[in-house]
Amino acid sequence: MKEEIQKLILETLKTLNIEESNFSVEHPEDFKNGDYSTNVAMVCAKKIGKNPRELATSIKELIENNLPKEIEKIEVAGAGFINFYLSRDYFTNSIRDILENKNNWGKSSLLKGKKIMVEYTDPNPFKPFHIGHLMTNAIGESVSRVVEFSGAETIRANYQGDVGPHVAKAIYGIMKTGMPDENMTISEKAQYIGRCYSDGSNLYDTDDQAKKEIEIINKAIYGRTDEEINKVYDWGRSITLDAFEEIYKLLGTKFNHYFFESEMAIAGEKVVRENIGKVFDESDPTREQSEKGQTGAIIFHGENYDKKLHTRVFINSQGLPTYETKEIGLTMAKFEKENPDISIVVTATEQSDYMKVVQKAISLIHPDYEIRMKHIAHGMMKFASGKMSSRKGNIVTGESLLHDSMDIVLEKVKDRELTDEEKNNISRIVGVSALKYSILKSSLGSDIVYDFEKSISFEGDSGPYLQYTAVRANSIIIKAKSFNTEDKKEIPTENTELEKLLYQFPEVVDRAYASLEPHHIATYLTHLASAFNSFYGNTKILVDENKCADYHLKIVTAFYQTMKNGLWLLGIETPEKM
RNA sequence: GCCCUUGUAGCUUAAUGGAUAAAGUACUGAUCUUCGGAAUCAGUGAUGGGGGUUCGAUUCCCUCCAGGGGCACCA
Repeated sequence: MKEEIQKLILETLKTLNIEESNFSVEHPEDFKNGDYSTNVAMVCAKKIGKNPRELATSIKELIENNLPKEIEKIEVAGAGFINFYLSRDYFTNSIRDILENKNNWGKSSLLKGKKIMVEYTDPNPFKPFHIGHLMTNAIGESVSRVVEFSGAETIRANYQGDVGPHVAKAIYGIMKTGMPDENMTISEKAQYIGRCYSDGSNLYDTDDQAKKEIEIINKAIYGRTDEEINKVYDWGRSITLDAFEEIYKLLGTKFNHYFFESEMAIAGEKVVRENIGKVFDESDPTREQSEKGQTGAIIFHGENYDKKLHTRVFINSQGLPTYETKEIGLTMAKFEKENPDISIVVTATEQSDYMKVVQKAISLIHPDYEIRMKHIAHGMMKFASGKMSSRKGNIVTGESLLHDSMDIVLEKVKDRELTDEEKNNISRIVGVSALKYSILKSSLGSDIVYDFEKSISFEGDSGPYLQYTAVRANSIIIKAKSFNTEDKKEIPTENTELEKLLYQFPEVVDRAYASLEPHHIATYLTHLASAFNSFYGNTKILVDENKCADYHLKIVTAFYQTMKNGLWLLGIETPEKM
């Protein structure tokens, strides 16, 4: 429709001898200004020395006669906008479209034939699944779904640090306090390992003896030289990874690829060493390093290519690869394994500058990768009140936050007439939704403030509000099965706000992809839910007096379908009841 | 010091250079014996300061102020 209007205007400009294509056709924010609006008159007015409103009026008169049948009327308004109003038939047809397309409503073929890899979550074995991982997961999953909905083959990847000092600290802690009770759940065992990590980490900073032992353990892990350590390592790695899987299951994520830091170092180091003198440089050792017999580090001078970049170390003076080098190994592995058209990485903003430097270095080695690597950075979740403890009094982790949210829902439904299984299912679906929505409703980049006192929102601008609205619509649909609409098939003459929003869904999905910002979908769905609730409050659908019951029911069904598809894009399930 | 990023109602957030800056929450007051009140309707209330570009700036540019992050051998 938008293209048709643009074409129409371009033709009209031609007859007026105006050369200009830099105008826009958009949906006005307020529906009283039409369904589409163009600023063409304001853009061109100065060029031809005319008043914008006068020009708008002449353009209007010229196109009025060959309007497509979907447009009912056009008007000149404001400073010189030309507003287009869609016809009744257009809305009736768009509702029919939605009902025909069902779960495919909103999908596009924009990325057909493309392969897109999204790396996100990236928790570290032996450490807790913390709040940052929850955020990255919610955003990454939603981005993956938007990409998938836009027609791309989507590959979900997770990169996990299974070697390094943090592992040695955890193992030191475990060996000191002993193995946990066999009967503990996986999650409890993982939490125990998290506490051991914390203990080991504290001792590393305060106790020289512990520090030495941890360094020995660290070497033993890399070389797999100590059988006892290997045993603890294999056990702990497997327990924490299993615990992560339980969380992914709750959150609704299924990864296609798991990359591990332990596997990336060798490939990365090879690439770095091959490019010394070309991309990387060897720095002069400091006097202290020389005295220890060490050479200089292998570094990359980012600022030589872009003054906004900086220098980073890829191989340290002890000859060990750093995280940067592993990132190169990881990127190579991604392109060699799957060769994606676009490789997206989701992390917190603190990695932004680091990522730019590493991606520049990779681009110098593989120029064809440069435009295919994208980094999405999000802010941190902060706490409004200083308290950083969960409901059970422990340190807040992503996992505890998730369970707290689910517990709140369980309390809300505890007196309902539902089976325990239903209650548990609802608490999971709604609890996850509350948390995910509070992450996904804001644009990326800025920090999210989470008010622990008020807890997560369940009303108004929230995930549960959207789900509740969908459930209400679903109740009507269920009730309608035993309601005869045979003699109630009139089509209303008025166009509802709900209909005006519904047909825009595919455009919202496109915008979310173009900007890689899932919050556009969240904002749209809240707007849509609010329009539905108004409609619901003003319209009694399944009553004998309503001669439009049949069509109203179609609107409700179309709304339900759109909400369901939209929530799916946010990684949120739509419950049957709640 | 340099680089990145963020400043919008009391609070949490929207707004592809466009029309009266949009919601939620809180507060005030209404609706409702309903197809599910986790709802609806009405009211109060905001673009950090100062310049500039533009017919038009929350949006782009400059500057100042304030927060957050990052700047060599951690990940």
